[in-house]
Amino acid sequence: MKQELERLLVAALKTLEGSLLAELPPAGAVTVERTRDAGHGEFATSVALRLAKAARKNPRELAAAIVKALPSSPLIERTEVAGAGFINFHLARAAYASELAAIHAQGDAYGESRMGAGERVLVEFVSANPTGPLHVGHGRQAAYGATLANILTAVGYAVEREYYINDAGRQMDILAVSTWVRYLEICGETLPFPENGYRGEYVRPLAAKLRAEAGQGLHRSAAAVLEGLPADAPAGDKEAYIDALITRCRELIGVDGFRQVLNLALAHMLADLREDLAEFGVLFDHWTSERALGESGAIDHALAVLEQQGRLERREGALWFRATEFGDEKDRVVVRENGVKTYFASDIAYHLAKCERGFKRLIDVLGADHHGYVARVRAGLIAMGQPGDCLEATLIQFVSLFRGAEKIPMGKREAQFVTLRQLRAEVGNDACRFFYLMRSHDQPLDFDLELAKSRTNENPVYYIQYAHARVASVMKQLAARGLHFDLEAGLANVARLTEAQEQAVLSSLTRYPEFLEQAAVNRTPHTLVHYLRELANTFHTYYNASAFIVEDATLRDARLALVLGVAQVLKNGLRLLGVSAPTSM
RNA sequence: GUGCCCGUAGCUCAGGUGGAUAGAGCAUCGGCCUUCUAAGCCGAGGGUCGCAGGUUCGAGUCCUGCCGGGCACGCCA
Repeated sequence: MKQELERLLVAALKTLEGSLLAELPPAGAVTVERTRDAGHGEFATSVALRLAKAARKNPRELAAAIVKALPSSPLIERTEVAGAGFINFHLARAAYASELAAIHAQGDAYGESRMGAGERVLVEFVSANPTGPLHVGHGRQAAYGATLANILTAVGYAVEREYYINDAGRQMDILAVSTWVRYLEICGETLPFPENGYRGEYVRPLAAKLRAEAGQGLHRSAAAVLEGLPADAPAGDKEAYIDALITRCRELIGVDGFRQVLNLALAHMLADLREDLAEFGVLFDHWTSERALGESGAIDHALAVLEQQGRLERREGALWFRATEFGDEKDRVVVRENGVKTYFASDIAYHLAKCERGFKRLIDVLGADHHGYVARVRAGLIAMGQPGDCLEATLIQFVSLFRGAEKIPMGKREAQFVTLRQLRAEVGNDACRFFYLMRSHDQPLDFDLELAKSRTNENPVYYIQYAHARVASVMKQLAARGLHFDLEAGLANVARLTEAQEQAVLSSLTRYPEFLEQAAVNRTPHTLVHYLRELANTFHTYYNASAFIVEDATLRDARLALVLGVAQVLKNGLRLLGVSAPTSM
């Protein structure tokens, strides 16, 4: 609808070219907007105000000329000049009739578009270290990333979802050694647990699996393990201690033994993450391993590209990337003095690989604390000859949990944090996804468990679902009364929907494609949430104002066609959010 | 200190790439269930859009400076 009006407007402006207008405004500048006030029609444009100066014309006069030049269209009932020079469009009832017919014809596909033109987009999200369970912050990133990917898919992008597994590096070694120490405990040894180890209960089952798999094969005495190790915190340095412990572990059980422990721990953690996310309705097309990336030579490849571009230099024994030449605030080390490649090196290699896999747009969904990293990676991409603007980072602000007014403290490394799994178990997946998506992602989120759980009208989750269920209930009632719904007759009689509430519902319904597109362009799933709430609101108001199942068969069919259209759009929107659309509540 | 995000009703937040009289939920107050689900609807009150300038026909929205809050600034990952 909106696009059609914009097309008409451009046509009108074209006829004025050379007379009133020196030249046509650029393609994207001729826009039509929804009005706020129903008295101003459904759509309005301010082009006349914008073009008045260049045309050296009074805005109202220019607007009048544009209106006069406007081709006629079955969509438009009336066009008027208003205010300082706005052009208001009042839609013909037929415009709504055809849009409602489109909703019924397209069904689950209604609202989809080809805006993205099949462009390949990679959305990387969550990518939490596989060293512990997902917490509530990851949950927000999961809900956001999954929904954004759904929305982009709906508007015609070829989207793939990816989880980057940080399975190389020291954190994994720490997970492995933590597992081994718990394993030794199972074997009957008594030794202190490292301060900097992973102290969570989830490590114990990993150790039990290790015991089942390896038997006593990796069992070494506590004395052998601890002999000559530096002091752990608080007396000593916990970092130095755990590094020494890792080294000792490798000495005692061998590189192969250590790898066995690490691989077992990693495999089980990943299986757990995958299950957790899948239960949450969050699925990935790719799980890309940092370790595999290194083994494939991708990091060396990226460094070779940088070297070839002359962007590397050796300084104080380390290899540096001159990132400042590409907008980063400081140069970055890619290979440390000890010869080990940095995390940054594998990161730019990973992003280069994404580009080389053929993705035109890379969307990284990151925790807000990662914002410093974006300029760095972008600098790397540009230096390696990739378009820097292909990388787009969406930063997700933090989540604070509340139980009513009481804030739940969230220890970071301590075992006391609330996991995503616990949260889902307590409030349910629907409320969880909805609450995560309710607020703008760049706004910190206060997540109230009590509110999310409550089955009262204070809880916004049910409001939308209830509207959907109510429609289903009406159809059940129809059947119970032995009546039948005739869609064709309903669509043929949309003109009979003259009540103010019916007009409001029709108007709200037809906005769905516009909101979907807006949510996609701006990467803002929450605007879709707000739209669905508004649609539900117009529906509930209508429900309270009129009976749908009336004697007059054609009016009844028209009304039912309308409310079934509402149910369809609610269902489509909720599906994108990952929230169910129940038929009874 | 430097960089990023933010500041809108008592509370929690929207505000469509600069448009017409700034909106919603909760909370408060007052109404609506013998009639398709009251997890609903209708109405009322509630605002110096942090402050001060600037850009223009027009600013909550864009620019600058201040005030206040959150986060980040490793040869960690």
